[in-house]
Amino acid sequence: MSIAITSAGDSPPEKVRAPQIRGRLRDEVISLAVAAARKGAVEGLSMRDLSRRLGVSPAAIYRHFEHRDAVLKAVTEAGFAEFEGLLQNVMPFTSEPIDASDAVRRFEGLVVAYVRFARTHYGLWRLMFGPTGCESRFRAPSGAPTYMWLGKSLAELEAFGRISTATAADQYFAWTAVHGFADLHSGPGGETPLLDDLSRQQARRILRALGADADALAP
Amino acid sequence: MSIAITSAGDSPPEKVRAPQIRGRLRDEVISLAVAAARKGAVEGLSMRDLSRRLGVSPAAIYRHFEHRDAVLKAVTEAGFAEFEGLLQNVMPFTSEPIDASDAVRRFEGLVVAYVRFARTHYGLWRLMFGPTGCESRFRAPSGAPTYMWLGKSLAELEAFGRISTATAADQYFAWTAVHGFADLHSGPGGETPLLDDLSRQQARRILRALGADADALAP
DNA sequence: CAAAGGGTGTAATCACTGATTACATATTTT
DNA sequence: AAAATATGTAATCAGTGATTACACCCTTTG
Repeated sequence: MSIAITSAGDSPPEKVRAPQIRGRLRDEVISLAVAAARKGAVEGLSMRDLSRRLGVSPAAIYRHFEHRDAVLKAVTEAGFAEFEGLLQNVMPFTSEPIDASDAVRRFEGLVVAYVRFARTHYGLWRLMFGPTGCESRFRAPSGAPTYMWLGKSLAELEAFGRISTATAADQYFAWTAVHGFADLHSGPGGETPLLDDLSRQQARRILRALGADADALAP
Repeated sequence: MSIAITSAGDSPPEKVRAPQIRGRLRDEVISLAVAAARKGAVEGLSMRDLSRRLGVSPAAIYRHFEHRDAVLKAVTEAGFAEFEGLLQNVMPFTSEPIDASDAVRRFEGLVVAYVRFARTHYGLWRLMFGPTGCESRFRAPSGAPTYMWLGKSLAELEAFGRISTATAADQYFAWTAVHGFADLHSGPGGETPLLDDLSRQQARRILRALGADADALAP
């Protein structure tokens, strides 16, 4: 039982830390929080846990975020960025569909990506689209991104004559059907095998609701 | 600065309490928790707050519930009971639709009730249908109730020839469209005026997706 | 009727959380 | 080099879920 008295030349706790860099800790917090949110429970994401994992005092994080909600807000934004990247991947701005069935595949791809994201990044997902609780405060303004992509895809399909209508109301309807399907299959509970196939079926069913010929949709 | 010493004949704290009755506190907890969940934030529902409002020690509640999740589970069950009551009200088991347009109205009524419930009882709603977080653990087995009602209504409509198909897959599709619409309009963020009208439009759009004649649906 | 026993509630406590304060250090700017 | 700012720490506060040892009340039983 000796109480250590750090004499002058002695090595104190010898705590080697990364040098102070503006925003370093901030970025680390966000990336760690996003990683946590991906795995689910956003509710259980604690400031103190973040600080511990980053080897930093709890108060340190408060130098970069006013409160916990501010962290969640940043996480939400990162989530939207990632989500948009995924959709962009399915439907790049530059490329145009080469034919009608390609356009159908693009729509299916959007739906698959949407559902996959909801399923595998549930914490993020709910933070992005959930309207209340911890989540409400960060709701995206009108959930624009996805809506836009779906709308663009439907416009393509209409141009190719694959569906007969693609008004704003139709686009919104498509969104509700995709969103509802995603929500009902999201989270740890929805481990359905062949989920991608089900997503594609949902996509085709939506197109049929917008006037697509059933036969023309069969692969 | 006097330290009160309760002498024998003195009146101690004189704490009048309701008599001990089996399950009394349990019921009070549930009804209070349900009332709180109705207003939104289930995440912020704390055991200690409940105990305070009920004028009881924090530990008392633990005589009736193993942990907080057990309270939420009871709340979820109460939510389903209430929800089923609402749907039953729209579409009573006993009564049959008198004609086709009555059947359409019943379907619209179901959708309106579903969306209203999601919007005005968001905490409960998310507890019932939310797949994760605090919520996942109480997910209804396959979300049966609503699904059943929607299916029954669609079967009626098919019998009247108002829609051309009402397979299990069609019923599920209808559910996703209702659920997605409800979720996107739920919570404090979705204070759209005329939400009931929008819900009815969504209902008609779903019927059209199942082969209903557009003209026949117009009132 | 009295004793036993279990259902019900309490006080005290633990480990944890979000948040704030006063203070110390590092980095940048003047 | 000095001043100003950014970053991090220790200590602390109030609040939380949960557990424990204890006291009481009500019901059932002998």
